[in-house]
Amino acid sequence: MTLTNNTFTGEYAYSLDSKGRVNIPAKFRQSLSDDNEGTFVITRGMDSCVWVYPLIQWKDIESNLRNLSSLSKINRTIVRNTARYASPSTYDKQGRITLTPYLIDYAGLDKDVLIVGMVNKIEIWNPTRLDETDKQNLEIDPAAYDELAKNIII
Amino acid sequence: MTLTNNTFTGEYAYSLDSKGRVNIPAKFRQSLSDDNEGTFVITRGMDSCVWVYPLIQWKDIESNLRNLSSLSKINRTIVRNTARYASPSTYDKQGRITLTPYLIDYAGLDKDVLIVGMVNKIEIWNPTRLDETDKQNLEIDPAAYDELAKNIII
DNA sequence: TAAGATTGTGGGTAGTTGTGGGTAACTTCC
DNA sequence: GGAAGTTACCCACAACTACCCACAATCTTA
Repeated sequence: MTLTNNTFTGEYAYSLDSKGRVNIPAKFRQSLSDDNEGTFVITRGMDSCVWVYPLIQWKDIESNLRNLSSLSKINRTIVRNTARYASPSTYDKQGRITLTPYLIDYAGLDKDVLIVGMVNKIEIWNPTRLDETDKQNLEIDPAAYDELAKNIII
Repeated sequence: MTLTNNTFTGEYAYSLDSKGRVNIPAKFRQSLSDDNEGTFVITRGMDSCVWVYPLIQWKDIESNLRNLSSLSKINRTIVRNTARYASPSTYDKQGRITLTPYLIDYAGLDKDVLIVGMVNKIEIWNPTRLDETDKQNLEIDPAAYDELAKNIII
């Protein structure tokens, strides 16, 4: 059973092989709608991890970027920082995508990786780093939680 | 797998040879639609880099520029700076374009260059200069950045 | 519980890609 | 008109990538 199309939840422990390939959990692949053409766009996450978007999700971002005029410096910076680390990757017959060496380095990925469903995207973590990040986040100001709580029902 | 036609993302470390040639990443060439006739227009970027447009994208820009009235000084400056340094370049059998000595000098290009996908165009950088530019951009007013980011859901 | 299907992981290979250099055609300048 | 410099086109090779196959572990189903 899969949830809504292009929605990802759950956590999986997989491994990154010597060629920089990681498996996309079968459940995630199944929930991908056909118009994604079996393709994800991988990019740099805001935390120390890799973000993986279904193709159509990325196309939205892309069309937003396309409308930003390069006459403005801020626009150039945003476009550059977003597009620079992004690259499309179609999964192979075994269901794996290939990560770029830069992203592997950025996220500090080793053999063991953790794949986390983030609803509209997927995160790939070095398990150790995710632990550390979790610990730091415990210190988040409770007021910030309260602020957010106004906008979202959990 | 390539994204939409004439869309460029990702970052590539290539080298500029003694004849002023740089490779256009294979992925970028593949995403070029046929009506570009394998041709790019290279020109001076607004940052310290070279801008490379697919031919048809450049034609759009050209027509935009055509509509700017020369009564305004800013318009004249923009048109002049954009048109002045632009020259078309068809890639050779190996997929390389030739940069003009002026542009190589302007962007401070050396042997190692960084090619950055900017969605609708390509940037060619001296890696050191891009680093410096990145650092400067950290000082951009965060409020302005956030304002822009609101419109792009990432 | 057993057989079959699916899933995750590893590795081999053929084709593609990036890079250097050679040569002929063309341009420029005396 | 001819020499010098420049440009465009071609070939060669090493490195890399995409694609394929194999197999073990897990899950499904009868």
